[in-house]
Amino acid sequence: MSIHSLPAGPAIRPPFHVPPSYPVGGIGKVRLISLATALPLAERDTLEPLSRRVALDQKETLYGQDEPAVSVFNVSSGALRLYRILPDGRRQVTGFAFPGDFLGLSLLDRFTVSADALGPVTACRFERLAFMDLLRGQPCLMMHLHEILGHELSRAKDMMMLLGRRTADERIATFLMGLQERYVRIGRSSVTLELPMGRLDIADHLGLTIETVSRTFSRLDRDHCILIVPGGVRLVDHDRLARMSAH
Amino acid sequence: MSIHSLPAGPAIRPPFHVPPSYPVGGIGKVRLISLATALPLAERDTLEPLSRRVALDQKETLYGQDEPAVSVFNVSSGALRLYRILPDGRRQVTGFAFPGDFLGLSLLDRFTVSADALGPVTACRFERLAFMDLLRGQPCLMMHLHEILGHELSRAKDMMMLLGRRTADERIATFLMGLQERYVRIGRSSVTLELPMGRLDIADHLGLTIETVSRTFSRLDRDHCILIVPGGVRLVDHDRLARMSAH
DNA sequence: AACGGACTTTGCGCTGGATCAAGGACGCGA
DNA sequence: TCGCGTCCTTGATCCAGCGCAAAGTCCGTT
Repeated sequence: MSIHSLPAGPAIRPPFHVPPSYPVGGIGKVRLISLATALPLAERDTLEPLSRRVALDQKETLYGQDEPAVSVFNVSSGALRLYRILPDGRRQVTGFAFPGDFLGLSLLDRFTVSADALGPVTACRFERLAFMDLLRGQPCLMMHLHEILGHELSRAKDMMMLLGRRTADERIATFLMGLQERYVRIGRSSVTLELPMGRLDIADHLGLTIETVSRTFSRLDRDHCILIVPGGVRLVDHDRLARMSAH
Repeated sequence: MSIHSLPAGPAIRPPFHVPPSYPVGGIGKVRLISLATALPLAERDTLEPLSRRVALDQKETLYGQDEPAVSVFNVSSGALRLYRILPDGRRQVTGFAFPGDFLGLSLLDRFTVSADALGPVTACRFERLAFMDLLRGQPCLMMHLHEILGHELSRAKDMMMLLGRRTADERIATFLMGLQERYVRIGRSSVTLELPMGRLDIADHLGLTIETVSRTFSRLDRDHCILIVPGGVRLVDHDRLARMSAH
């Protein structure tokens, strides 16, 4: 099992760090909560006054696992990796967050994963307790968030199937197709997928080693299934990928 | 990857089957919703009038994946396995359900897994839409269920780490420790763990083959770490198991 | 344009767990 | 008590993916 899983990266869990933020007033009518289509506009308007903006540079940590969850976040731009680490350094990247995604939505009093920026990131921050108070008076919004959490759980089960039962090829194909689908959903439809995460992040997400990920990418490229381009991949044989990832 | 994953078992997803149920009135003060400690008594009283009782025999299906989720359930007695199956028969058991557990709590309009009985099972059934209506007027109860869902998601992430990064030994040890902890929580504390599921279920849960599960059990037994007994295992060297499963 | 550092790719040998193949244990119905 | 079906165990062999080592690529910096 990979011990080389840890990029020199940021210190793990600066124990109580809350990222810098400033009130959001006066930014005019820029929409900060960008949940793609998942939250109706009216509900975003309810939430927005409560939010403060956060900005992170690459590799900065938004929060660490087991830290008290003082905040809930909604990603505005950029991408983050969400992960857990075992004492011996083995890492599982449980997912990646993109614009529109909520972080800390389970509203538990501690974060269950760490989150750090893959590149420059901006997000909306909500004081968790205030957020919960608001929800108590907004059953409909609460229901929406519950539904989002339900979908997240369903995707977690997809991951279990993937990690427990699928081959390396299938994992990579599933990963690429899933990422494309997500990009479509947030309006970044394109044949060429940007991959803001590195090979090691993908490996730790899919339960593989960096070498296996790299080899599989290379082979898919050789087979004209994908085309590796700087910073991402172009999905060439979409059908074959879909067949490989079929569930 | 194991193709022998499917016990002769029940037909997969009888497409629209709702298990037999009958009104619950007149059972006196037997408590049907048995969420261990997770739900306060007052809230159970709110829910109970809405429920009907369901009984299943071994191998009967409570619901199938992708079936419209007309109901939500709370397990009263017995145990179920929750799983997904790929077209080629590979199976991932996403979890097991025990007394007190809610099923279908994400309230999505379709079930995301199949659920069938490992032995005789009884459960409370709620009409999902009525259940949701009730919740809209009970923000506090809604919050509780959201929290439960959050914990479920957290355990799903534990599973990702386990499936993606841990060895066979660690998986088995983690499984046994986790099961014991759950038994403690529902008041079935005991050194001897009953295992209502078969080796194949455990294998499909942990992303292993039945042979590896069997061999690992045998070795742990030989090493006096556990003692295999009919229908379960006795945890002999609790500390070593805990060390193996350490996170 | 030369250097250094981080990341990625590739070759090669190895191994943990899968696969294949026999038996063994147990319960149940005739 | 026997026979049968289901589940579990054990041995022998195999192989997908791992671990190690060495280049190769791409930047940003000087």
